[in-house]
Amino acid sequence: MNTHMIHTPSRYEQLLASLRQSHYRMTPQRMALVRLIASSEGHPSAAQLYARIKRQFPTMSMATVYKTLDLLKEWGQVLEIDLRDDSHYDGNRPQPHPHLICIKCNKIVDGEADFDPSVIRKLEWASGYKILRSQVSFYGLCPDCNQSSQ
Amino acid sequence: MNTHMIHTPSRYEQLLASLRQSHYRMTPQRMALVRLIASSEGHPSAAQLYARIKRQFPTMSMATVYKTLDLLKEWGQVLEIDLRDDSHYDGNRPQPHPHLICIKCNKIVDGEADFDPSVIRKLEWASGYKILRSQVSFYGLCPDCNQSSQ
DNA sequence: CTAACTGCAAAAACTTTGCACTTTT
DNA sequence: AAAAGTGCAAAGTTTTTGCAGTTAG
Repeated sequence: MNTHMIHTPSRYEQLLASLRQSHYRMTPQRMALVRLIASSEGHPSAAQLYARIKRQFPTMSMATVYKTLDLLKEWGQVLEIDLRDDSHYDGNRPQPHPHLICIKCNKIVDGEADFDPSVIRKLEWASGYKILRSQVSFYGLCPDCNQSSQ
Repeated sequence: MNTHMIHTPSRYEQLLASLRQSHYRMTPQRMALVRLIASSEGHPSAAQLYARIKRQFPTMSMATVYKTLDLLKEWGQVLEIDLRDDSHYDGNRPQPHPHLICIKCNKIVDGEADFDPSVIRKLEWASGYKILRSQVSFYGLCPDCNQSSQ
């Protein structure tokens, strides 16, 4: 690639770079998880990620899935959508943004608007907290479940 | 009280009224929990509520605490602050508002600003979801822990 | 009197942890 | 070679559920 070209790194490359810069070792399992979560349209759960990776790496374990997700969360590259006992993960948009979660069928979609960063700065100022991570979740009924409940 | 006076109901009275209107039965255990969560300055956990109520009602059980909190959540009178395996509850401000949570010492404080209701309406419009409940949490370091980590 | 509620005890299940082995750097 | 990572298996916990007995309305 010549130096005149601007290369916009894919989300996959961004995530790999983040791990490398943090001096984590690049194992095949990690790369597989990173590739998967970077390309996932939806919001996979740990179990779903595990199931898909296991096809390529039959020895893959849930422990490794959780440990890798922890790393990525730590570095702000993955948002956890905490569903109490079945968390899902968003590896596409690490910036804080809302999620809408159906309390009936558990469908999760991204909220359109990004969260105004000035809100976070104001909260930090007012509270004295140093904010590192956020979770903005709205629980309700998705269009399908809302309709069928009426 | 004469009819010329305007009585602003206490939070305790509000919560009782909400249960009554929903035709729930007023048991001593419920009233104790409601009194406690209405007067709590902080954001008690289920276990903390249980421990304090048990003084008055030695037979009080965690099951009843959880069941009563579920009712109040259901009716939008209590916000749950989901800490994975140790949820805390806010019974003072049922309107959606942010919470700041220290990842080191678990201290929880209320965010100053109430959440702009128009944001919720916009999200509903854009997504088609019917939003019933919200959880807006910011994780980070409280002033004390932030200082001691430097 | 009946429907609702309490609370004990057991279940449920995700996530975390310890540790020996393997792999990356 | 050393430090870091993997993965099995076991543990750790909160929260949920079933049900028999009790109570509010």
